[in-house]
Amino acid sequence: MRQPRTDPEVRRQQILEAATRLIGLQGYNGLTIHDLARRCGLTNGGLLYYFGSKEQLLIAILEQRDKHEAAIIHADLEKERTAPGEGNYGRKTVLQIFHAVAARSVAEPELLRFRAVLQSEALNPEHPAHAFFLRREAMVLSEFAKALAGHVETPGRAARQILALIRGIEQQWLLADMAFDLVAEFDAAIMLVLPWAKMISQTAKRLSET
Amino acid sequence: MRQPRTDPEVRRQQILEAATRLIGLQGYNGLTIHDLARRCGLTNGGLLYYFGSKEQLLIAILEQRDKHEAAIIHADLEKERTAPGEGNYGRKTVLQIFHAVAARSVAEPELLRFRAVLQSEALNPEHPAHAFFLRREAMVLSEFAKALAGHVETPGRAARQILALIRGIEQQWLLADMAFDLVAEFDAAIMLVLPWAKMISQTAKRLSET
Amino acid sequence: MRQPRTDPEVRRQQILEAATRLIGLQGYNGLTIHDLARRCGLTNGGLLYYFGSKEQLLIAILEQRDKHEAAIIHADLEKERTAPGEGNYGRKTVLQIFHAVAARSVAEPELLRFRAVLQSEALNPEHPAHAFFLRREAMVLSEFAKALAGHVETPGRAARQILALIRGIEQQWLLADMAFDLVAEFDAAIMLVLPWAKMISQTAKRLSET
Amino acid sequence: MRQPRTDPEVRRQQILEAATRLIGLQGYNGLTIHDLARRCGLTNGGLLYYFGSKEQLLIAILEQRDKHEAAIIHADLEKERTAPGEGNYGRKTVLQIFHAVAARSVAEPELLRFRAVLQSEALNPEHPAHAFFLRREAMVLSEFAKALAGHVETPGRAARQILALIRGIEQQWLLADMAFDLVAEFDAAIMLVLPWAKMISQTAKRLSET
DNA sequence: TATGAATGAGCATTCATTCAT
DNA sequence: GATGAATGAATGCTCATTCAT
Repeated sequence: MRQPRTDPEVRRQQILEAATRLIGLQGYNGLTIHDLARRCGLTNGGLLYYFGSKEQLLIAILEQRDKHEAAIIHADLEKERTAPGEGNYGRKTVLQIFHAVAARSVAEPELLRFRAVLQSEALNPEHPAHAFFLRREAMVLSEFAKALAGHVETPGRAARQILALIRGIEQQWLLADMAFDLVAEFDAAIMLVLPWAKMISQTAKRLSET
Repeated sequence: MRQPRTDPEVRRQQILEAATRLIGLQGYNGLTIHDLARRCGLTNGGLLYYFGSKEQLLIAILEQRDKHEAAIIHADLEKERTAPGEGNYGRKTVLQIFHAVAARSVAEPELLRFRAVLQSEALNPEHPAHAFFLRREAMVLSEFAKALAGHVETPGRAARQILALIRGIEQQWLLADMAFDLVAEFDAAIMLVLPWAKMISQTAKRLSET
Repeated sequence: MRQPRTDPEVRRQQILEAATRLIGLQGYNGLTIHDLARRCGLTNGGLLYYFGSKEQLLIAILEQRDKHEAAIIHADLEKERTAPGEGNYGRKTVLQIFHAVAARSVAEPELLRFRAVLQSEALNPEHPAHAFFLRREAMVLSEFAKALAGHVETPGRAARQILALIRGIEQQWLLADMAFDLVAEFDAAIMLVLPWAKMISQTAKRLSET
Repeated sequence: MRQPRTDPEVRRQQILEAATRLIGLQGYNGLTIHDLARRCGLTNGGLLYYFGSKEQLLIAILEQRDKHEAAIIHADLEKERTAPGEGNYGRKTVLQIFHAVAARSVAEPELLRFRAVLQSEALNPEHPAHAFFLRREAMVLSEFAKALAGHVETPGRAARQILALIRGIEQQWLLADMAFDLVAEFDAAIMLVLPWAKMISQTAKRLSET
């Protein structure tokens, strides 16, 4: 009857992952503690022992993702700098960065779904994740613009366009139940904004065929 | 105390509009019959008299929008046909069609919000609007592709891209609380997909300046 | 299965009375909506339909009692004025006023219990009835002092003493499960504060014996 | 993280005192083990290790107070006997006894609060402290009556009156947030029941002024 | 056409208690 | 001695829905 005492940190992770998946399906408001607890093999109160409240659970998820993703994005950017001092990214690097975003969505569709569903729900200013997504959106746009500097005439607008393409295609992909090749569509789309991408990718293809 | 007996059809419309607005804020699951009824100046039971259930209310909204919008889009397309029999749309016409989509979003931000919020909520296959958005998405993509036929090499992919740009930029616009010029951003974005649009819009500008 | 539709105002009263009785037994915090509802023959939500929340229910009780009792006390005082202009109450009147307080407690022991239990619970500044009892206590002391003016040297202190005797004896009476004659004990006690009361009551007794 | 192993008996005392304070604020039902444990610097289960259950904790408090106070009261009475064999207390002694009761309330307002709050809560026959207060009340009244024997005509009634005055004034004092001089008010009140007290206290004053 | 009383299921949260460690 | 994970029951409250009026 009693739960066989899992390692608390493992259990925490398990809860966070299950919650992420469920929010991706039903949204935060559609998530019920009871349902989540049951799927984690414990009771109502047992789950709340870890997070105190439903809202704190959401915050824990967002914080974890924040850390993870901000780290990844920034690391990618820093790591790929062509030359210190120059302050600009090489064409190939920029391409890889955006490509990586789409690739990650395919690799972890549940995280994509989580973000997509929650972000729309959080359009409501009263939603507990509203502020988070405001901050996040600004950050992403600014990082994108920074990466595009030197490669396009209007980096801010281009950042917007690339983000729109990513999000828009992702949404179609989710609605279509992942029935098309997200990465291929996105790679094709990005060439609209970065025309020189075509040449690079063709070179890459030739190389990989050799 | 009793409601002063409004014309039932007018009242129905009033309810549908209020519901659309509220769903745009809190989603379908976040909407409560009680709240909606109060805002319409009647009671719980009074509102359900008109629609029977919450789900039927949603269906009524969707059906109404279906009729409206399908009509508008199709009419636009048909009306603007350059020549009967040719089966293709002129460049200017195609441009006007897409431009009109963005313009309508700006003119009626509440409808935009309704669609954006509900569509994400409806990613859940159990959501009562899920099937609706599946159908709708397919229809829009196919209409877009039809309009683009003859203007781009891969009309299907281009349709996807344009739709992604529209939805992506709209989403940014809603999150930014409508703080940038949606139509301008979209007009700039469309030129990525339809390069010749640049010339046309420049011509249009020159003409309007004369 | 459905409740046979009682007159709403009657039902409201029924709920208020049942709540008063239960609070007198278990206090406000010990009262559960569920229990109260069951005793009134309806469900959880059905009861809250009338009062919105547990706290509003309490406020409704207090307000009702406020109106009732303030009216009674003030009316008693005004009605018994010996002569307009003089501004003082006669000895017999004063005695009747205090006697009436004790008599009411005996006549309605549930209201007494309600007050006694709730007032102690409300010593906690966070209790929803805390402010009410602060106000009420000040009011009672001031009305008592007003009535005593001209009859004792220090009306303020005498008011405190009489109130203390009332409350103290009431408390003993409740704890002893009403096993002694509250009015007799109180009438005896009041003569401590108002020595001339003895003569008056003896006169009254002689008269009633005739 | 683990508690630095305090002397168990000291810890027990610390818990009892904290519990007394909290019950004085929120009552027994309002007390939560978790809150109490936190304030004592240990956890939920850690606290229950000492007392087994919430109710046993309450019983432990009551027993301790029983021992303490019964001892104090009885000791006072015995100690002050004017002459062995006579069986009566001197006037000054009787006065000192009652005065001491009020003085102790002022010196330890948290104990006063504890008693006041708990006693009202315990009017409920189902309350775990109900029997305790029944016993205690009878004991106090009987001790008071014993002390008053020979000084008043009806010692039982006088005991009731004095107890009522003490409790009533204490209650006012607590509600007024201790904003008046409890001992002064009580000393004044006691002279109502024991008129000769006036002379004695005046003598005492004259003596202390010399 | 509507009102409004009432239901029943469900929700997040609290809490005393248990027990393996 | 004490922690901390977990339970199970309860609590106030919400909400879509029903139905007599």
